[in-house]
Amino acid sequence: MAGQVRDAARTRRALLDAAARSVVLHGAGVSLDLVAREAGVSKGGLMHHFRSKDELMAALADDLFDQFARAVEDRMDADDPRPGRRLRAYVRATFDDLEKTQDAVEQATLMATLSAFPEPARRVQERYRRWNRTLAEDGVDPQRVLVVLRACDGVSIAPLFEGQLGPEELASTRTLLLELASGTGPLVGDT
Amino acid sequence: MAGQVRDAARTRRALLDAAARSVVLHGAGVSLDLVAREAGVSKGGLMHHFRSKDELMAALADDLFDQFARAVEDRMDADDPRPGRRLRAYVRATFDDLEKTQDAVEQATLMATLSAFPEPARRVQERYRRWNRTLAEDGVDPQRVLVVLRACDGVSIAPLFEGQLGPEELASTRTLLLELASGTGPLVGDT
DNA sequence: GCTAACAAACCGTCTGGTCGGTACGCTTCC
DNA sequence: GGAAGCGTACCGACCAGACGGTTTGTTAGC
Repeated sequence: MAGQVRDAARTRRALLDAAARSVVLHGAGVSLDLVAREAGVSKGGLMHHFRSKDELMAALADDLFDQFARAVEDRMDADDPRPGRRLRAYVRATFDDLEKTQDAVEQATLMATLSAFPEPARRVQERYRRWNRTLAEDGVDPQRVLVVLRACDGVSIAPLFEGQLGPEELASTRTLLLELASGTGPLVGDT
Repeated sequence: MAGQVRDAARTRRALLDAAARSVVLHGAGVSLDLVAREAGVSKGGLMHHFRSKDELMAALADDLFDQFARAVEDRMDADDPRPGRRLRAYVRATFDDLEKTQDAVEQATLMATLSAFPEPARRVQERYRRWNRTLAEDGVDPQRVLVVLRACDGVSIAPLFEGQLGPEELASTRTLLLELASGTGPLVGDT
């Protein structure tokens, strides 16, 4: 039922969750002690799982990316014959994430704060580049891909810079981006 | 020539510049001592100009925004009769900024890191919202405005997440966004 | 000479990281 | 099946250093 008293995997998960919450609340200034307490673990326990603060943050970054990658994969529509399926899945994942979270500011703050640490920043960059490469081979005009990706980036961090976005704004931008991600030719633009 | 030995304005400028450089290098963990040394001033001197770290960071945020606002104003084309002049100026300012800086990652890192401090984050949000309101009254279809703005946001922080963007990628996205910012009707999208 | 602009030493607090120790849980062997 | 043995998970006290901020002192400029 409640599981064992000792459960490394569970503890690790609790630590990562606690770290995420604490970072959101206290920015880069989070203390390991706080994270440990928040997870119901002693600081020694934390240090057992993550040998340094940098390592904890890196693990947190990896964790977030894994979740997002899975979200994209889940949103791939196998019945959709048109090219750009992965790009559209990416758009959906981005927006679903924002709509789901009560406070989208959290995610944005997290990513931004993590980027303030050397090792996590490196990993985020590496992962991001991989995404770009994958999405470029999706059969859509590269220019389109880039604009859509940039807009997704923008939508993701916008909460950080200007607070939570309105639902109607989110919805309208989402539709528009999905349309942009559906055409294959170059974008000429005008009405 | 070199000015006086004591020059408050000049010292303040030096401190802000040093703060910017140091924050980029050391993230939120910058020490006041380091910033002071980097500016060729003692810590006491720094504290004379900024009463706390938070205040220093807030001033830095304000400074960055002032610069950007001026850049946008400078790029307003008075001869352009079409609506959306300010939005296009915004796009130009965004891209010029990125192309000018040898290392665009700096700007992005700066903004992100600053957002990790409470007071600076507040100011950034306030300023950003003002921009949004101003740009919404520019005669362009609101949906267009939003996508363009989000894409600009994305282009700005992209360096943080995936490293410096290629010049041809920047150029092509720039053109595309300017086109998007030139139409007035709703965006239908397909080719 | 008086005030603003700095310098330099100082202090209490906090933080990341270490370390010796403890107790749980699984395996092994009888 | 249970006692022994053992590795891993975890605890909690501790430390050295750093950091933000204060205070006191000094000098330049009007």
